[in-house]
Amino acid sequence: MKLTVRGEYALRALTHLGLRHSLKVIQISMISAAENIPKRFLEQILNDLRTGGFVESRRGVAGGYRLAKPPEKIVIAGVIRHIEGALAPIGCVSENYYEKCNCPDEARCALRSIMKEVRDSIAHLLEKTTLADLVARAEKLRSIDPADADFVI
Amino acid sequence: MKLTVRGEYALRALTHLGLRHSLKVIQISMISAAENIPKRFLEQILNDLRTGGFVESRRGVAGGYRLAKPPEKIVIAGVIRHIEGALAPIGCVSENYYEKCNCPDEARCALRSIMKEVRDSIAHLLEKTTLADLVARAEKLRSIDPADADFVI
DNA sequence: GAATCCTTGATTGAATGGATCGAGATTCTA
DNA sequence: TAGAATCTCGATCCATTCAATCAAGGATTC
Repeated sequence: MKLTVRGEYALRALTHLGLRHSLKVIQISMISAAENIPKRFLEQILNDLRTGGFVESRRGVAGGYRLAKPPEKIVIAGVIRHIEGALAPIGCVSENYYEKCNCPDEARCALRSIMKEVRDSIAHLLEKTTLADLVARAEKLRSIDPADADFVI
Repeated sequence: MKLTVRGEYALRALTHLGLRHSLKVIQISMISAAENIPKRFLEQILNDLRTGGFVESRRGVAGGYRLAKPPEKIVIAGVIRHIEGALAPIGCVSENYYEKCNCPDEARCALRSIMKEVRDSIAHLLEKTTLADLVARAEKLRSIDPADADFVI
């Protein structure tokens, strides 16, 4: 699994929406500015998240985006799968995006058996983590650790 | 972490050498044929593994490659880091290949804190796995599971 | 000294990733 | 009902990475 910038933006945008979860929608430009994400690119990503059923949108004046379901129901593994593809480090051990590899005998490939373990450990972690967890962490991190804040006079 | 074909080939080649670990060297063309890896490409990769200190080579008529140290001393995490780069799914949580990301405040990034866990779980697994383990699995897989073998008359 | 094989670097072609653009559809508001 | 704000959709662009190949050249052994 490799998280590209695209996936990073998607999760940051979702966290942003999660922190402000309500009936009201939030505009792309708000998220773009707050999260430091190129607007045009974020458009693409949010639209993609909509297709995946993670957010819903409202057009026109006062339009924008909001979560399509409560944060507890949005599983991080699902988001990454939708945006990036396989969680597995290599196609031949992916459950959802399997791809044949060119080793002589897949059933007896030692590398495959190791990579399967890596996949399972990644999947296990991301399968049990929801957007609610991400939001909770964000809220926790927001308050503490003032020592690390930059000192600006 | 994403394992490209290059990394896959590297590990398969190492396993091949590990299964035949001795003082004798093995030629590229042998490995290439047995493992179904383009010869020219494998040359590049083996050379890279040599630079990394994983294998050593012998030139000339009876030349070839062999492991530079016993299989127990070759850690999979190290091989992947040398061939592919970071184990972490995103640069900002990598220990060995750190890269700053563009989120507003890295120290308080919730996504980062999740991805750190993913990184640690991957690293833990691959850090404790050596080529000896890979070889052992390969030997085990070689004998069992005859039901899965293709029936050739 | 010739065959064999490693060594090095350049190059190619395809795929992917990040990002931007323009035109269209929808909704609110004046 | 005009027009402004906002999402929607598809096309395009550029840079980078990946997989693979090629061409000389250098080293070593028989």
